Amino acid sequence: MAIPIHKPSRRSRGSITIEDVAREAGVSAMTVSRVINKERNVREETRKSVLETIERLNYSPNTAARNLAAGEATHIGLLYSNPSAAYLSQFLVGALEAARKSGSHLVIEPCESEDEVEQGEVGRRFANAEAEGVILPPPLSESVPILTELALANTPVVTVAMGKLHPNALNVRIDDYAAAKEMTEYLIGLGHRRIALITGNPHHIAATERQRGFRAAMEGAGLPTNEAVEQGFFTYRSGLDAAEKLLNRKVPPTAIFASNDDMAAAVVSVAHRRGLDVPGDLTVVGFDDTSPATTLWPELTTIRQPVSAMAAAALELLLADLRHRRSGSGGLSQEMVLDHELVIRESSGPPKKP
Amino acid sequence: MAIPIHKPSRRSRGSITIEDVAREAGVSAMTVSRVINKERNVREETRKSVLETIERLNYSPNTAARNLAAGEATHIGLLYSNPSAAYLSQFLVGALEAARKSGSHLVIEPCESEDEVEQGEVGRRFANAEAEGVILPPPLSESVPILTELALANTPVVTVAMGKLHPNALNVRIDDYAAAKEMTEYLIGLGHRRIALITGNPHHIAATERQRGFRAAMEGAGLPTNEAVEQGFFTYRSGLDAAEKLLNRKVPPTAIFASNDDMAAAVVSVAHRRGLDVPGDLTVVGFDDTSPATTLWPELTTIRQPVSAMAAAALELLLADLRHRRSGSGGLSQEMVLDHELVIRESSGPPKKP
DNA sequence: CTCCCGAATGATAGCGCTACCATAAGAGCG
DNA sequence: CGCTCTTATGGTAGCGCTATCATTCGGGAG
Repeated sequence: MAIPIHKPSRRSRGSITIEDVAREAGVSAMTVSRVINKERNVREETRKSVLETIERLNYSPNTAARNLAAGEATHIGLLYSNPSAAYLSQFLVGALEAARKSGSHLVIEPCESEDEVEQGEVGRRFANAEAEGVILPPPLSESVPILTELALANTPVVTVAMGKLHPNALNVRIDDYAAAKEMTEYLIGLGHRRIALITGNPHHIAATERQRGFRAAMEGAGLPTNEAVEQGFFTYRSGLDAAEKLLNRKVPPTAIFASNDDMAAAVVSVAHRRGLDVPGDLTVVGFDDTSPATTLWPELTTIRQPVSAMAAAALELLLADLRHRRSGSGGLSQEMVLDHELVIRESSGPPKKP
Repeated sequence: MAIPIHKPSRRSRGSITIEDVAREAGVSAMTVSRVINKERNVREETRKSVLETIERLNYSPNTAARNLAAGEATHIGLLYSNPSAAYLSQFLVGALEAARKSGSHLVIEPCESEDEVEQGEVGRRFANAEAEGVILPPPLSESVPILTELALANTPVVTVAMGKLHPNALNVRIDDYAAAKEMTEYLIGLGHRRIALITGNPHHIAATERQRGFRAAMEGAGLPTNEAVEQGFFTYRSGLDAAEKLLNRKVPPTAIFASNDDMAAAVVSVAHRRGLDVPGDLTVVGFDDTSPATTLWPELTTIRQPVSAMAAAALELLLADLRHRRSGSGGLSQEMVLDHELVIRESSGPPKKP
C-alpha cells in the first residue's frame, strides 16, 4: 500500500501550514486553529501539545489566509496632520508593528488643513469603507470637526491625546499632569527656587494638564507660581518670545521648564545668544523627547512619552472595539494610560551659587 | 426551472467580488483577473468593457485573497538605524502607502548598532524567511557589513542612497551632485562671492557628491574653492565647530552652505550667538529639508528630497525584482534617480553691501 | 442502566482570487 | 480542405485558514 507522500504542489510556498502542525501534533487543523486563536473549549493538555509543535516547527500562520477566511481584512485609518516628524515616525513604527501582528492594514492619510475637514473630505475618505476604524494622533485627536464628522459616520475612533473629549471614545494617553509634576519636583530637588514654565497652546488639554502638574509641584514645595508662567504655543517661535520675556525680568529664573522640546530648543538658543551657559547659568528642560531633544547641544532633559507603545495600544484597543461591535455588543469605551519617563540629559543642573 | 439567486453566504462581507464584475461584464472571472493584472492576451475591446464595469461597480480586489492565491504574501523588510526622525517618518509614509497598494507587508526592524550587524543579527532576522527583500534607507544603505550579510543570504536589497556600492543591487536616489550645484549657483546668483561649504561625513558618498557639486558651481563662476570648505560630520555638534572656525576667519564668508539641515541649524545658532542676523549678515542654507528646516527660525532655505516618493519607488523596484526572480530570470539591476527641489525660505538673501 | 447535555474535537465547505490547463476560434500554409 | 499554430477565453482546483455544523465521549440526573 502506498504511503501518502507529502508532495508540495508547485504553487505552494513550501512553508509550514496549519496542516503540517495538525498532522505532527496528531490533531485536526481546526484544533490548531482554536489554539492559535485562544478559543476556549480546548483541553489544556491538547493546547500544550499543539503549542509545543508550533514552536518546534517554527510555524507562523499566514495572515492573508487568515484574513480571507475570517473575512476581516481590517483596514485601520491613521489620520495625521502635522505633529513633529519625530513623533510621527515613532508613532508609525509602533502602529505598523501592531498592525502586522494583528494582520490588519494601516491606511494612512495626511490631513493638511482644517478646511479639508470642514469640507467633509475626511469623512468621505473613510466613510467610503476605506477604513473601519480610525486612529487619531495629536493634534488631530483634539479636532472637534473631525471627531464629530467621524462620530456622525459612526466610525470607531481611538484618540491618542491627553483629554478625553468624547465620552464614547477610546483613548490612549500618558499622565501629563503627573509627568509635569515629576519634572518640576526634579528641578526643585536640584535646588532651583525660581522656576518658570512656558505653557503650550491653551486649547490643548495637554498644555493645561502640564501646567496643573507644574503648579501642584511648586505649591507642594511652598514656591510661588503667580509670576512663574509665560504663555507659549508649542512653536519654536513662541518659545523665543517667551524666553526673551523671562530672561528680561529683573530677577530671571534659574530654570525654565518648556512645555515641549521645540520651545525648550528656542530657550537654549536665546540663552546662548545672551551668553548664558546651559546648564551652568540656566537650566532648560523640555517635554516629549522629540528630535530637537537630542539633535541640539546640549541635549535636553525632558519627559519621554512611549510613543510607539501608545500607537500599538491604540491599534489594539481599536481592534478590540471592532471585534466587540461585530459580535453584536456595542462599542466599548475605554481609556488607557501608559507610563512616561523622566530622561535626564545635559541641559539641567543645580543652580549657580549666588 | 429555478433561476439561481445570488444569495450571499453569511460569511461573505457582501462586498463586490471579481465574480460580480465578471457576471456584470459578461465574461469569466479569469478574464477580469487578467485585466486587473495587466496581462496580455486580452482583446482591447474586452479590456475596456471590463475596466468600465470595474469602475461602475467601484470594485477593488481583495488583497488577502490575491496574496493567498498568488502565493506571494510578500514581506518586505525595512531596516532603519537612526536617520533623522523626520526622514524616517516621511520614508515610512511613502513605503507604507506603496506597500498597501501592492498588498505587501512591511516588516520594520530597528538596527541600533553596527555591532548587531557584525554579530549576524540582521542576517538571522531576515534570513529566517521573515522578509523576502530588504529596503535599506540611509545611512544603512552604505553599511558594508549589512550589504555583504544580505548578499550572502541572497536576499534582494534596494538601497536608498547616493552611491551605488553594490554593482548587483537596486538603487533609488536623487542627484546630490546636481542639487548641490544648483544650490551653490543660487547663492552665487544672489550676489555672494565668499561662500563656504560645511561638508558631511566623508565616508558618505552623498557628502562627497555634494562637495563635488559645490566645487563645480564655484569653479564655473570663477570663484576659489580651496579655502571654502570646512569639514563636518552631519551632526549638530560638528556644525557648531565648523561654523565657529568659518566665522573666526579674518575674512569670513557671507554665505554658508551646510551639507545637511542639522548642521545648518548649528550655523544659525552660532551666528545668533555672535549677534549676526540671518540672512541680513549671513546667509545659511541646508540640505534635506528635514524638520529643523522649518522648526527653527528663520526657516531654512534647503534642498528637498522627495523622501516619500523615494521610499515608494524603492518598494516597487524591489517587488519588481522579486517577481522577476520568481519567474526564473535572475534579479534585475536598476537604478532610479528622482528629482530634488530647491526650497527657498527665509534664511537666504543677498549679501550685505560692504 | 439509560438518557441527555455540554465539552472537546473533527469534517466540510467555503473566503476571493489566480495558476494551470483545456478549449475555441481564427490565421496561415501546403 | 485538412492541418498546425497562435491568440483569446473559460473551467477547475486549490492557496491556508476558519465558520459552521456534526460527531464523539464522559458523566450526572432520573
